[in-house]
Amino acid sequence: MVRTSIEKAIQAALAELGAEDVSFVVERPSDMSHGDYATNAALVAAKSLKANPREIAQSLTEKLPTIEGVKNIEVAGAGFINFSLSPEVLTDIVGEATEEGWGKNSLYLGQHVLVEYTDPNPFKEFHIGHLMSNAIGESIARLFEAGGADVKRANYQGDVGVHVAKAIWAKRQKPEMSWGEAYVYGSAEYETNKEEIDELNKTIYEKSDVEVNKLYEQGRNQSLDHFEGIYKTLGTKFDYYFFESETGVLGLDLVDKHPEVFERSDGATIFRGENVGLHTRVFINSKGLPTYEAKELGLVVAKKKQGQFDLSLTVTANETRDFFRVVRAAAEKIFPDLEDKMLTRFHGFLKLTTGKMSSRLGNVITGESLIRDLTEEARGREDVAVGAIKFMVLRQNTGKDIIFDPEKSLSLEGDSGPYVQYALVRTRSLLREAKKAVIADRVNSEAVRQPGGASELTRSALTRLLVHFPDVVARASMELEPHHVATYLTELASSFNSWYASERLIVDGEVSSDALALVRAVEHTLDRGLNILGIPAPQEM
RNA sequence: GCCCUUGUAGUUCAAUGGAUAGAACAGCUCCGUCCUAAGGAGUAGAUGUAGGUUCGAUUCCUACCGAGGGCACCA
Repeated sequence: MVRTSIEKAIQAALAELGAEDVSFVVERPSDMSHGDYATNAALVAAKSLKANPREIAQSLTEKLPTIEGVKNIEVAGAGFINFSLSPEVLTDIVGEATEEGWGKNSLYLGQHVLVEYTDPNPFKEFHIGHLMSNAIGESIARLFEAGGADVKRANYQGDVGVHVAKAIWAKRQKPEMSWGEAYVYGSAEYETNKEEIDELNKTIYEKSDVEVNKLYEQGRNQSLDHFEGIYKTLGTKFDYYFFESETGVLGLDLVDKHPEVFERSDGATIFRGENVGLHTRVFINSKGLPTYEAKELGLVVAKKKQGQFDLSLTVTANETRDFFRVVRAAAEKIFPDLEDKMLTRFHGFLKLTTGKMSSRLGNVITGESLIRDLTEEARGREDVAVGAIKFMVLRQNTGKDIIFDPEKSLSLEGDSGPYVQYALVRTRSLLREAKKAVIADRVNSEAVRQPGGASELTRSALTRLLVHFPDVVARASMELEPHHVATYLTELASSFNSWYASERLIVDGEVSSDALALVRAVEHTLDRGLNILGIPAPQEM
């Protein structure tokens, strides 16, 4: 890679100047007119050498050897050094872009990574928060894979608790209801039927009633089957499923075995978080039952049972931030080897802007109803609807709330999933057409080119943008931030559309080989990028 | 009260301490249908406030103001 050789050359030149320890970057310049790569090495070095940045940049440039593939080196601005690539290298990179390893890196090479996300609860509805968790988790899993990791996908589901009792109670009253509806009804009735439902909850725990057991099994299986359908729509395939019924037992046992970590207080077993700058949380309540905290601890055990991992990441909602800090502090006391191996990524709320979609099913918008409604809006195209939702979630920093405008999400104008999908579809259509055409070294398409060299300009801009895809993926992998890829794809799609509009590629049954190569490269890159985001890459729209 | 997250054009989002803060939508001007116009070109518009660190701050630190969330037996 050219970038690596530029880095090495700078490193060597810095050493000559006696500044080998400075940390500099070689990155894509803010403006394309500044070249293909830029470095702040002189600016950083100037600090430790206590010298004028521009002068350092000048002498640094003079010390640089000729770097293969670099056509021009220039000092600019406050002391940036800009590098321009030669046309031959650009052509080579367009060729590389259609290869298998395009966009892959080795940040997590050989590591075993467990990614836990989605986490819906059987007997309850699959809501929008689960959609968020799924979109982010799936993409992060794929970013790990792009970095060479061996990834296992995990789903953690609450199959015990009051919510189950609410649903079963309601189902007994109104058997015609779906489980999702039953839960909603049971929740509404909980206040007035609290004793009865709590009693039922106990019965479920103890498995003492044959009829209730049957209903429980039936509901659990139905929910899980139903969720499987949604995962399929979303493009997720889990390797492991964990359940609270199992982690509760494990957690209880673990807390019992570690009196040095926990203490008794008011009949409960707690973790005194204040000792480590956090707050206290209850792990086993005064009735002797494991709380969510103990279950989370049990989940760690369950995960470890599945095999060794180098990293274990959980995708969950923002409001559990402090909760996770405490649980993690407790977990690290019990499992010191896990320090720095447990990661969390948080997501915000998804807020809908218009009332257009919210009229159905009362005020509750489930994840499924959102997909269904958008599919309808997208003329029955579920892949477009899923792409629209996921892109809206993944186009911004994780952890922030998302203002979801259904109309905008589906719009082909502006940064949206469908906009990127559409650009991809155009490249594919073009490639189909090109199959019927004769491939020529040079096509005389001057007649259709716009005056002022617009097509050459847009073509070169597109080519030079392509070069940075691997760097973008690498950064996204490192930061575990899918939005870097999403932003790039919007840019690439836009750049491709500009070129497409400025130049006719197939003229009189002829297409030039270099134009065709560029289309292939764009097609492959858009496909790879969407894939990393976990967004469907359609053949036609 | 304490803790966490957050504040960028009218709106929705970008910007690993670096160059003229980058897009999209809405606004205003254009391009009309031949490879998917479900598109393209142009134009105008922003860092909450006050300090500090730095050659350089949207980014780091402090205070204030605004928004969201969390703080004992729910998940």
